[in-house]
This record gives sequence, structure tokens and C-alpha cells, in this order.
Amino acid sequence: MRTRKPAETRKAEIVDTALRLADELGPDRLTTEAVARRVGITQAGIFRHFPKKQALWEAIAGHIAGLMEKRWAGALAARQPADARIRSLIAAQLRLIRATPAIPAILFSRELHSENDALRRAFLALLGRFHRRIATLVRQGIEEGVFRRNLDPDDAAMLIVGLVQGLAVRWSLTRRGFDLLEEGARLLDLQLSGFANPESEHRREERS
Amino acid sequence: MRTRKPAETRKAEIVDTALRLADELGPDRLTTEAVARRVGITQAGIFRHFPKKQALWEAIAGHIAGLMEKRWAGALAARQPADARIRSLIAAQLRLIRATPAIPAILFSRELHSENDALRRAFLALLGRFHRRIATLVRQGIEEGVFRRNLDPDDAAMLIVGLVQGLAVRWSLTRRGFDLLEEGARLLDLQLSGFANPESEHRREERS
DNA sequence: CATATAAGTTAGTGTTCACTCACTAACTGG
DNA sequence: CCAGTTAGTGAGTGAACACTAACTTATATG
Repeated sequence: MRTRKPAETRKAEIVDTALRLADELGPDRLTTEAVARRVGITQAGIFRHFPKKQALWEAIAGHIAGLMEKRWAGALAARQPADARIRSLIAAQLRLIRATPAIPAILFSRELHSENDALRRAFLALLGRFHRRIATLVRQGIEEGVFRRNLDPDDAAMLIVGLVQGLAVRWSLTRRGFDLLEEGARLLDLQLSGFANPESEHRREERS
Repeated sequence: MRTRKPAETRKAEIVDTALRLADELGPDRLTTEAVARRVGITQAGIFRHFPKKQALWEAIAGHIAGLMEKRWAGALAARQPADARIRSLIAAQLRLIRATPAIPAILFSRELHSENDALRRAFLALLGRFHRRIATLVRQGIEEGVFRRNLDPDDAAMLIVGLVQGLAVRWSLTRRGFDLLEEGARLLDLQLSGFANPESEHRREERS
């Protein structure tokens, strides 16, 4: 018995480690043994803090949700035109994915969902909140005259969410082979240019 | 020993069954036992046809690639304006996903990729071919005057691929809770309207 | 119709996994 | 400083898994 830590500290440590390992192994190959070894306790020790592995997943899900909500709130604090706020929000999301690359894999893991419906619902709700935030910003953008009036905010938001997902998937398949934020900013520019109000004088200068 | 089939027939049967089961269980939870039971042979029988489980996955990957290429070729046969051909291509892809819903889960499974780099590369290449087909159509659309001249075909294609991915993910998370083709057609309309050439007289009539 | 071949079976093996239980020692409050 | 609490350990268990070896028998062919 080396070091000993209060339960809350250890719990957080386990969740954090699991999140990192889920990226290396894939969420469904994450074992209590692997987590324990990296945390520096025995495998059985994990079960003092999480009575079932399921409980660990639930804690991870909660942690992810917390991280996201925090970053979203931070990104939307500044007072800016709607399109700039969308860019901030997406940039924040991409920064989070870059810092915690297991997130997309966990969110979209068929395995986790197939045996754990609560988890599936939690992630669906989380994605729903992300979508709603974007849709709200699009709606504001229309009011501000930045986006065209005949734009459906929900559909526009779906395209933006799809952009992020597509990017995350490609980033993972290419083994982080490009700059997530740079690529994201460029694609988002293109996406938003398609939403722009043609009668607006707020014309965005275009790259040559 | 009930029925007995020539190896090629049986192999195809196993691949097909595995594809269906991968959807129900998640790709990483697919076991040889489950496949065998549903095919109607014993677990050991699987290994007569695929010496390692890995080999089964490779066969599945090849099958998926074959399916996709076939559908893409079919969708692009007709002579139509570029935007219509993009719509056909995406519709074909969504029809395939609807018929074989395991495909996205397999393509994007972190688990499969983490232990099987050849598979990861194969899927990456497949996605690359899909992207290239779309980019080519976008390029043609620009030449035909359907899309704006300052549009980057590669970036535009990425947004379209993202649209399909986002749709597939949401379809899976919502347990097929909406019509994939209908929703896809609507979002693609929106996406393509953002690419349209503003100086074109080929004006698309808009929904009220 | 005899026979070779190949499809399939039975009965295992070693490994990995989540999870349990009895125990121990580090911390904490009185 | 001592007693109760609690983080962590050691040693195991049974279930699930991919894979193997030795066999049996259906089928296609000469």
C-alpha cells in the first residue's frame, strides 16, 4: 500500500485516467485492470470506488457533460455578433475534443449504447443541448441580419453539428493527421458563408 | 450435421450474418459464437472458413467496400446536372446505410482500428474515394455554373460527407427515430443552396 | 458405386475479463 | 493514543472469448 487518497480525489483520478485510456484502447476495450495499473492501485481497488464498471461509465459520462457545458458557457460569454459566437462555440468544442480525444469515440460507441440505454440517452441529450445552443445562435443571426431570413435554424444547426462530427471522425481515422482547429475554422467559414444574408452590407471579406 | 454448403456460399452467409449482428451488438461485441448460432453451424465451424476472426473482419470490410462502390456507380449512371447527381449519390449512400445500419458503426469503430491498422486504412481509403467522387461532382457543378465559382470543391465535399456522417450518428443514437432519406434530402438541399451560384438563372424554387 | 475431399462437429485449451471476499494498514476524531 | 472508519490489497471465481485438434459424414466425381 503506497499512497492513499480521499475517495473523491481518487474517483476523479480514475475517471480522468479512464478517459485517457479509452482513447488509446477504444472505449469497449477499456478494462478495470488497465485503469488500475495506470492509476497505481490494484484492479480490485477500482471496485471500492465504482461498484460496477457501469458506474464508472456513468461517472465518465457526467464528467464529459460537465466539461462540455463549462466550455460552451465560457465560449458564449463575450458579446459578439451571432456568427462570431458560433465560431467561438465550435472552436471551444474542437479544443475540447483535441484535449480529450476519447470523447467522440465514447459518445458514438455502439457498444456502450447497446448495453446501457441510460448512457445512450444521456449522450443524446447532450448532443441535443449542443444542437439547441447552435440553433439559438442561428436564430439570433437571422434577427441580426447576418443570416438569410429563409434559413431554418434547426437544419442549419444540424449541418454545423455534422461538420464537427465529420471533422472528429476524420481526425481520428487519420490519427490526428491535421490541425483540428484550423481545418474546423476553414470549414465553418464555408458553411456560414452559405447561410449569409445576401442583402447584408456586413460583407465578409473572402480569401483570394 | 444438418445442411452443408459450398465454402463460397457459406462464407458469404457468414459475412452477411456478421454484418447484421454487428448492428445489434456493436462491432466489438460481435462473437464467433453469436455468428455461428445465427448461421446455424457450430462456433468452431466459423474457423473452417475464416482462420482468424481478423480474416472475417477483412472479408466484411471488402464486402462493405464492394457494396458502396456498386451503389455509387449505379447512382452516377444517369446523365444529369451536377447537383442532381450529388443528390443521387447521397441518396444511394443513405439507402445503403438504411439497409445495412452496421456500416457506420464498423467504419468508425475505434476498437477495430486500434488493433487492426490495415482495416483502419481500408476504411480511410473508402471514405477518401467517397469524398473524391463528391468533390469531382462539385467541380463539375462549378463548371456547369450551378455552383459559385469561388467554392473549394474539396471543402464543399467535406461538408457533404459530414452531413451524411452526422445524419448516420443521429439516426443510430435515436434508434432510427426518423426517416433517413427524407431528412437527408432536406439537409442536402440546404447545404447545396449555400453552394449555389448567385448569378445563375437555374434558380431552384424554394419551399415557402 | 466407391472414394477422396472438404464441410462441419465435439470437446477441449489458455486467456482475459468483471467482480467478490476476507484481510490490512493508513488516516481521523475524541 | 487509541478506536473506528475507510482506502487499498491478495487471492481467487466463474463466465466469455478466440482458437485448436481429432473426428465424422455429406457430397461431388471418376
